[in-house]
Amino acid sequence: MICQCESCHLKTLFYSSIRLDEIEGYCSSRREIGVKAGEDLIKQGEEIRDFIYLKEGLVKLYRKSDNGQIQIIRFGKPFDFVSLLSVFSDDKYNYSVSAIEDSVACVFDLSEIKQLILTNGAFAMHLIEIQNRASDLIIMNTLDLLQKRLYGRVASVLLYFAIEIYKSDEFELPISRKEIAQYIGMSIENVIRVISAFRKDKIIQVYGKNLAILDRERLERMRDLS
Amino acid sequence: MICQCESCHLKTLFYSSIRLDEIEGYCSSRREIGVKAGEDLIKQGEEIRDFIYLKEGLVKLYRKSDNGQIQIIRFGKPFDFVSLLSVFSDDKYNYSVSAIEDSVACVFDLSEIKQLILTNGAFAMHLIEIQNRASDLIIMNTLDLLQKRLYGRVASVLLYFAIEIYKSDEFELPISRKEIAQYIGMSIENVIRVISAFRKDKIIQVYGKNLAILDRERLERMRDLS
DNA sequence: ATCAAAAGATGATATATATCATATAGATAA
DNA sequence: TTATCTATATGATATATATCATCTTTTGAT
Repeated sequence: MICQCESCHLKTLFYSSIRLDEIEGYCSSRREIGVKAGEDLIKQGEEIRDFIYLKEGLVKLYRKSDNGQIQIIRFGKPFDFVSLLSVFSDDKYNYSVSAIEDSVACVFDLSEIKQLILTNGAFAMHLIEIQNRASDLIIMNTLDLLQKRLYGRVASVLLYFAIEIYKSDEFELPISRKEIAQYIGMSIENVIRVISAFRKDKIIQVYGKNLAILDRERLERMRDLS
Repeated sequence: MICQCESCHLKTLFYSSIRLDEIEGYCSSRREIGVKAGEDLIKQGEEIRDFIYLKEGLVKLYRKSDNGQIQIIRFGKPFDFVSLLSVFSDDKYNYSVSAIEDSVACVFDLSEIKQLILTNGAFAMHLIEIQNRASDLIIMNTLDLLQKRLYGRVASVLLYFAIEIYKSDEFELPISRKEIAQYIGMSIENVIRVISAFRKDKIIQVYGKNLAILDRERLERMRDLS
């Protein structure tokens, strides 16, 4: 029987560079893992054996720094590779991945992916491009945060969820103020304060977990200045 | 005539995965470019045609952010690929590279490297590993800076040059206070102040461009706390 | 050698951010 | 339900950082 991945978006990324007779083997190691919100998909320090791709849901990549602080590296949405960092350069994960929303991951044997790289140039090329784009995004994002101040950083995160994740100015904020703080490198109290200030200034509206961006332009100006 | 790259360290990275009959073509597009301190090797916005590797010297990768600020992304030392970021994912450089010290770069046609990826699995695998390691380093570094305060960030930079670049506690600091500021995302004045403070505390000694780390342990503690 | 520009240095002050304290609402477990 | 914990919220204060100003030193150009 031929592979069941017809509906999977991974197909558009990879299948174009894989010959039909390779698809069988390619799918053989593929399995799906469901993780509930709060559960870990990858634990820092674990040995890297898999190549993981997010099919559904939302996850966070984070690490525990030397002094014990939790730092969120980035968020992962469907079609993102959550195991791109370190996968090919290290033997142990130097970050953890946990589900923010209930999620489904596609898991492949890393050894199989490596075999594909060795034997299929087009696949390798494709993977390199995807990897590059992903790394560049993280780097540019983190650099952006580094030169912004508190207000710009918070605005940045809110706009990220509106634009990249939910593609709408109204959404349920999936992360806590604490997680925002861990992502942008500021204190929890100040994150809360800024969100309150945005609310009082009618830039956003908050009711429970729901968040609506009322004045997108002003929020973008807050993000872009300083 | 066979390739002249015997002495080049690139050999150890790449030649192991390249067959002898490929070396000829591999070398055909290779050329060396010398850049004097202060000169640009790559300009942000330029089209990406080359694959560049630093043979000698010291460079900085930097970008101009949306609001016009200059931000240093990382430094490049011999055997670093200075064109790893975006090379395979974009058509234009989104950063510049300029020489801090007089430098020599090895330049290859990107198209030729891409051809190698397509036809040589071992080479592709090797390149992916190198790329991953490089990206991970930048990401972890930038994340580290993001959660550190002024003193920790400055300590971090000084130790970086001591450990990674010069492998000695005494060296000529190759960059200005302004460049340190552009790298760590703090003001020039405060960078100067911190260096003065380190000097007054006998953690470092400064005479002209020369810098000596007198108390490595304390400097490392400064880096690691907060 | 001279001048101009940039880098380094430092003080005074304003602003931004963290920290500590406390309170309330919401979530979770017993 | 009650009790307990966590998240959100806000004020007061301490600390960290930026900004502005001024000065000296170094560097670079002519």
